[in-house]
Amino acid sequence: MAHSHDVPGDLTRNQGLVLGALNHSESPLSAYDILDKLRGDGLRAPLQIYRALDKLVERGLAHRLESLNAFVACADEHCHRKGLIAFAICEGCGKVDEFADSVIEERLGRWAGAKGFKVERTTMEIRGKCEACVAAA
Amino acid sequence: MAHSHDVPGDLTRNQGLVLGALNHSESPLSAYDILDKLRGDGLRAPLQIYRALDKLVERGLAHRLESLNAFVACADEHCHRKGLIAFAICEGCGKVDEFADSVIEERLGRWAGAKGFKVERTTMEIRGKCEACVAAA
DNA sequence: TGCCGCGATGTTATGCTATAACGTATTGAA
DNA sequence: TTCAATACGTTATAGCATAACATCGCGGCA
Repeated sequence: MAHSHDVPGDLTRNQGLVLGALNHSESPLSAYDILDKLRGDGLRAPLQIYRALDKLVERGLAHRLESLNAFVACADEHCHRKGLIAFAICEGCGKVDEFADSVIEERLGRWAGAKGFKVERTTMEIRGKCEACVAAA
Repeated sequence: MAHSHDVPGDLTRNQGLVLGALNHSESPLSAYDILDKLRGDGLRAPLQIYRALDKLVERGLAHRLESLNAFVACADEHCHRKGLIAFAICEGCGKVDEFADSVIEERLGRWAGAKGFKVERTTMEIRGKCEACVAAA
């Protein structure tokens, strides 16, 4: 059967390599981290990575974490997520948890509606420590 | 009377200059933008700006916008804001609106509590177009 | 007074993140 | 075939951030 690291078949070679690198990582990777992992596959320039990342993010297969300048694979295998996604980033182990909350989405929509603000994109990132790292401390 | 660009008296010279630059700007400034504005005051190195920004952000007098790698002065003159703050950033005119929503804060707290995640800092940034820029388009 | 510690400052050098500008290759539709 | 659109490869450069080290100024305190 398919496992969680399967990838859509219509990606280009570079996109597939980049998404693969993200899927095999426990924590977010910067574009340069990804580049270093893919030098053995012939990739040499940052732009090759950034271009692939642009497409992946555009399709929702990867996410950019603004507060880290880094990227993660989407946690939802089939990428059904459409709306606002929140990320909880552990400063201890670096792992990222991804979740959605319709109430928050509704509140933001309400605020935007009242202000006449047209929302195009929202980033929500929580920094802190995950349960395991709190326990370990 | 005091006006909205007053500044706490216990800031150092560099901190005061940096906060002043932010207060006089309509839109967010990068550290290098600020540096350029303050060369006339004798500031020369990025680190002088970053050090001042660190203190200002720590005290809540300025905010960092992660999705822009830029900074704004806190919109609340007396800096009473303690909790989560959300920012709406207009891609048209660059202006930033700052607001708080206790319901969102409560939802995030609930999620964190359920997961055992210890929140240290949250960033929430909405990108889009403000009412004026939507109308102008 | 003189010593000390601490925080702010100044300066140089460097590292990390991201894109501009150009040319080539591949693909797919008319 | 021809054209347009998209991906790819490469070099150079722009933009954001911090390391490391020296100095200065001010308050506490013996």
